[in-house]
Amino acid sequence: MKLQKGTEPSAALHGKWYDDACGTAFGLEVLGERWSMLVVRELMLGSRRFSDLRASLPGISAKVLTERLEGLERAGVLVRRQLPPPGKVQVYELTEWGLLAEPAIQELGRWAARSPRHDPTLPLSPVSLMLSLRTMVDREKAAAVQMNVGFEIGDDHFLAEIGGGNIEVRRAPTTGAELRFRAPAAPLLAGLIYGKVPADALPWLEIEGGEELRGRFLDIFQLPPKVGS
Amino acid sequence: MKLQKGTEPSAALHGKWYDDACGTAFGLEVLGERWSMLVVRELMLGSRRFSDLRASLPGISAKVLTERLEGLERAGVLVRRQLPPPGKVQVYELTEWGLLAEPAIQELGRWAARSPRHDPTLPLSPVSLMLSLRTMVDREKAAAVQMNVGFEIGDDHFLAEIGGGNIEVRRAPTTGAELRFRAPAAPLLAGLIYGKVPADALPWLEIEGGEELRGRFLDIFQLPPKVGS
DNA sequence: CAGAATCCCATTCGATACTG
DNA sequence: CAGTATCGAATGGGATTCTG
Repeated sequence: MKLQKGTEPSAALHGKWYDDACGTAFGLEVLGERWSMLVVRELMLGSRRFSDLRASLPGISAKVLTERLEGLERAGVLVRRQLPPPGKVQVYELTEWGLLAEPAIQELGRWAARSPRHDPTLPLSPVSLMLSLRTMVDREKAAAVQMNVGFEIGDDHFLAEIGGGNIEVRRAPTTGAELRFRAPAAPLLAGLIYGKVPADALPWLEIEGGEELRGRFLDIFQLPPKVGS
Repeated sequence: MKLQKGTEPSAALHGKWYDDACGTAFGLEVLGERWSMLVVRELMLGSRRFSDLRASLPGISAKVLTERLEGLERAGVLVRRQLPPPGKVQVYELTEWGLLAEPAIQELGRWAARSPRHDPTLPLSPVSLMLSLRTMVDREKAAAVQMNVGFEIGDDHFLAEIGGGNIEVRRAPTTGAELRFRAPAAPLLAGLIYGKVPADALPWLEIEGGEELRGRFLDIFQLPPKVGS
């Protein structure tokens, strides 16, 4: 550990990228480095291990992930926690403030999805898809719906509770859900929900629950309209 | 102009930073490079020239600004326009889609402003301050207010129309405003509005309009509560 | 598996100088 | 004014290796 100044990665506490009182500029100091916002996205539905994050972020290297986690911890967005024994593994978890970033992340996604250039067929992480439900739900239509829906995507299990025009999603066993989807990977499900690919064209997808229920569920989601041009 | 591959700035149409169908990831491909989102912020209240942008973004270099403008144009966020003679200067202007980014930029700012580490005393551009009015307005309180407020910050003139719980801001002469603020720079006004610095402690600030009117105006803005920790 | 430490090249940045 | 051109310095990030 040398003591030269300037040795530290600016990722550290950058704080001096922009010299600007604007909240957006400060937000960018915290979440504006490459990958940072996507790391936060992956933590949005609960704590994750280093290797979980790596697996969900195709292309990120161990070095960069380490640096981003350090930066985000220093900024107060997440904390590193040692799970109690047995297990005793280390996980990363959003702070209260970190959790509050969801609307900002959502708005950016909603805006970007309106571009004709957005390619929804790329790979997609399970968390990404689950969060998108909250972004893309049509709250008017959802107001008339009340149901619990389970999702088993690979080894990740989520429960979505729809009611009162709102939708909550959390990691939980899918037992007790009236409708349950099981798929090996998220893009498959995305095809069903957003691509409106018929279920029988997706052989690797298992669905438990009535046809009518499924229809009512699928009906409340839609991508935002593409902008002109 | 050599024809080597890889010579092009990845800023170009990067499109391959993240390989991720998530809308947020695509949003980051477009606005996630350093400075990009702040350039868009500066254009949010109308077209600006190259030198205007440089002046509003302390620290950006001509090179980087050129690169960002190219990237944003290619992505469809802004267009370059030749103003009709006389004048015949070149300006940059958001597209319909670019204009729609306001909520995303706002949400990031609103979130960041909740950090105890946010320093609101740094420099601030006029546009930044004007946009913050839309972000920080308390719509409940504003519902009872109906007025036009003018701002003259250096050479930038804005008119804010408050009514129906909403606030619109645009570049316009301040004639006809019931209340008018004039200041050499934005931070001064920010101190008055958000810092609740008393007006008589700000000698470089001119205010035209009744004391009571001014009080009702200032009352509808406040920074979001800081988060615990 | 969860990182820390090294190595090293490609990219990016900012400053300065230059141009139509 | 609106950029280009160039250059040295800083940074970024992939690959690899090492450790507990």
